[in-house]
Amino acid sequence: MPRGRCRGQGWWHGKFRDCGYRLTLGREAILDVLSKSEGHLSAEDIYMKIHHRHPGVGLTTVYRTLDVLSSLGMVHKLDFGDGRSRYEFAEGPKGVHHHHHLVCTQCNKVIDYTDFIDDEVELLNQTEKGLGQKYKFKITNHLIQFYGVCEECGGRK
Amino acid sequence: MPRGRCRGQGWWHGKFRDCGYRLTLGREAILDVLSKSEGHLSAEDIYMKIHHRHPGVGLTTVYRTLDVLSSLGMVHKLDFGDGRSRYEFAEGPKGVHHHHHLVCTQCNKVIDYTDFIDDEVELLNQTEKGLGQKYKFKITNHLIQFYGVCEECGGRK
DNA sequence: CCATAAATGAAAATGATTTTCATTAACAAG
DNA sequence: CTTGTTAATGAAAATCATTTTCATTTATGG
Repeated sequence: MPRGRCRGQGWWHGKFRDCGYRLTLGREAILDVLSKSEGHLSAEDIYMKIHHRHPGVGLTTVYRTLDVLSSLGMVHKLDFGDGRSRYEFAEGPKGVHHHHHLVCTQCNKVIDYTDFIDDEVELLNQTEKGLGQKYKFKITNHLIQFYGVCEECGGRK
Repeated sequence: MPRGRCRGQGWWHGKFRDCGYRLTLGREAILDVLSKSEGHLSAEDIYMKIHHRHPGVGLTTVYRTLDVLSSLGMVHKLDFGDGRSRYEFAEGPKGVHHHHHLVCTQCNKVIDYTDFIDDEVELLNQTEKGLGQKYKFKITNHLIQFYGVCEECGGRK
């Protein structure tokens, strides 16, 4: 099925080159892991997942690449309070798979939820527009997280 | 004007003792700075502000106290992406002064906004309730931030 | 005033992220 | 396909915010 406009060894190629970046093996591997993983990976998680196939790619490169991806808006950098940054692939253009996070403050478990997302996104868009105008910001992104205590952690009262 | 139910050297006393914590000079000083400051202070900011009057209070204590306050819900720990945590006094019970943040991803400037807050808070409350039930979370807090490029940073195109 | 456990400071440890710098590799041009 | 330019890289060292250790101090109940 060679259908679809983003096939082959990465539709990233274009995006990268347009911004003056080179597409290297390491970067491709990182992008690959990110796009296929569910979770919220730390730099080291990514490093480990890649290390099998690409022992040559170092942790430093992972960090550097995540920085680039982050600044390109292809990846979201998240903080769930466990002392390390987590990275998540920024999904397709139309908010496909758009979700937010529910974080347990005791065990740091994170649940991705999509419930009520439509209302949230609508409000967000409005707010975004309003804030953008009022404060002359070019808004590119938002973050919503809920914090609480999950069932297990709450159990042991 | 000795009016109001939270006067004197801190209505914190009660909250602390109820949880088995002792109210010390250092803690009081930290709470004092936090409750009077506008901004989003880092641990070191707080340490410096206190150091004038209380040279005895060390940075370690600041960190430890912020941890306690955070777990008591009296302070919110925030991450604006500049590599250090920021702390903000959690205002009164009824959402007084409730606000969210608009963060410039280039210069890390943070704007507190209260626009649209009512709608946001209402949606948030509903979502909170819904999520809490569905995922069996006891939700205690939420975080909303918008990211973008501020006027100055965007100016130099 | 005393006893006890919490709180503290100073210094050392930790650990994620960044920087340095010499080397390698991507890619445009010929 | 070869080559030159310059971005990208790895390894090791450096940073730097935060945490831990441990001996000492202090708040608070009795």
